[in-house]
Amino acid sequence: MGASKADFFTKEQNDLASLFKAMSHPARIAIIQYLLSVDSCICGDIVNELPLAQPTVSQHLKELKNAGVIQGNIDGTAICYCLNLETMQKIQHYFGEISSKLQKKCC
Amino acid sequence: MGASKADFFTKEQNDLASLFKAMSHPARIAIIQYLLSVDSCICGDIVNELPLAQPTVSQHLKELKNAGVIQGNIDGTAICYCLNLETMQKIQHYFGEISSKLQKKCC
DNA sequence: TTATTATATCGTAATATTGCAATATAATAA
DNA sequence: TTATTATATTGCAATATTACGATATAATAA
Repeated sequence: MGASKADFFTKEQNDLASLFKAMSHPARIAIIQYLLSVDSCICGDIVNELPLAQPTVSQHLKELKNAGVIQGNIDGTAICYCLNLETMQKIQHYFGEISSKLQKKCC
Repeated sequence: MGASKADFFTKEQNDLASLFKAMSHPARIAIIQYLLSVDSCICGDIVNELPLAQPTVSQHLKELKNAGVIQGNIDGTAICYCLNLETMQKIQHYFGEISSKLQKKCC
């Protein structure tokens, strides 16, 4: 046996888990924070910002993009990555709902 | 080589990644949603709510507790688990900050 | 055309996660 | 005391993730 019983859970549960999994690695958090720190979205130097090899960074960027955390647009020879505002707002809203429901309870 | 280069990232980056990792499995999302759906926090029947064996559920609960997503209090022979409001609010705030910074940018 | 530059993909070794049977622990009941 | 009930821990097989060298792709420059 081992990993993955995804079929027994709802699509919503699997989708949320995938979204959090995309952000469950410090390198990917670092990418998110870096994209937030630069003024524009033209960011061809993410590789130089991280203590990881170029293929590893490329792989992390792909995971963030697949999960909808970032968006990537081709810009000549470089790729222009930026955070996906809609996804960030969706997560904020999800935890806002949880927080307000929780406040009406015992703990 | 393989997994884990945690030493090269900041404590904040590692802590955030751990928090999201705790929520990166559909079974753990299902636990969060179930804890939210019951009125009180006396929940000795989480095992019956999930399509997983008791040791597996116990392991998932431990991970959620270690990450601060849930709190567990001993209640006689049962354990009383409930969501950690402070953690939920912290996540909401983090993505609120990201969203408002993003809105001042190009994309 | 041949560099050069930037990013992606492949292949694979190291490591981590997942799930559960078996077993242990702890509290209460009989 | 011996059940019974509820939860935790151990050990291990199956699977997934991580990291990167090697290589591929694609755009521009010389």
